[in-house]
Amino acid sequence: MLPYKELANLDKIVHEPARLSILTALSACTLAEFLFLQELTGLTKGNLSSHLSKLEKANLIVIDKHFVRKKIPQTTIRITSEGKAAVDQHWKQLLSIHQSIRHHGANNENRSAPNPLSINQALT
Amino acid sequence: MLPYKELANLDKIVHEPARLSILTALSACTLAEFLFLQELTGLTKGNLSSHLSKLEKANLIVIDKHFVRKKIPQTTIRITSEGKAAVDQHWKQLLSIHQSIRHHGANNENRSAPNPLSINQALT
DNA sequence: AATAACTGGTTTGTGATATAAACTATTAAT
DNA sequence: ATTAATAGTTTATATCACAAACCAGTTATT
Repeated sequence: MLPYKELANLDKIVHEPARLSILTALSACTLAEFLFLQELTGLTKGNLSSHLSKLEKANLIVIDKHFVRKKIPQTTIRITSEGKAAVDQHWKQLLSIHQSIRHHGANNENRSAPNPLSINQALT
Repeated sequence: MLPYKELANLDKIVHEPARLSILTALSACTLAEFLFLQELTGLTKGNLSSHLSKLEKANLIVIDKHFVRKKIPQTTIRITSEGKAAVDQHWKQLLSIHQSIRHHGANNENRSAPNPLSINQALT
């Protein structure tokens, strides 16, 4: 696909900043606690909670709510293999798009611009 | 800033896929026509129009509406220096965050996980 | 000349989204 | 007994992205 179209069509479930942060953090550890994740990302609890729900619904993470010593509630989160694949692929895609545009751009930077229309031609 | 927090706080005006596409495309040319930009990004007219308005309001682009041979309406768009700086910086930021996480992650991948809490410690 | 169809966009409606404030349920401290 | 803290969830709101509908001018068609 053309890089600009690919850019415009990025998966928003993954691309959204809070969720990209969550998924990227989770992809670096086997398990994370809710509060740890909150500290890491700097999100508010409410915000984190709703993003986690969204990610769970998309099968990108698994949420486990349990009690420590049958007393203290604790929510732990794992990334699924699907989630890991999605976030890895997303970063790859971003880098690859950036590369492809950098090359493309370099070819056009020194091109003169006799009129607006010709510039458009140059970049297609 | 910590990379995960930085990730969660990315500037959404720039980060949003359609606008990242538009800004990135504009940063590679001196001037672009509305229809050209539409073809490049694959956005619908309405969608492109409203994203452009938003970018203009944020001073990231300048929109010029005029007529060709006093007849055909034509909208041309330029990125401002502020816009160019913003999109360049955004890409830099993405790459730098990715780098910093890649390094960080590599240090933890082979670490064993005796219990959930210790994992959290490992990654802070 | 009248009308239909096309161009080049803008405005409007709506369903989804991100966010923090308010809330809940349990435990710990005084 | 009351107050405060913990660990989150639910709710309310303001914003957003998106495409369908619209509009004004221009070019074909009859």
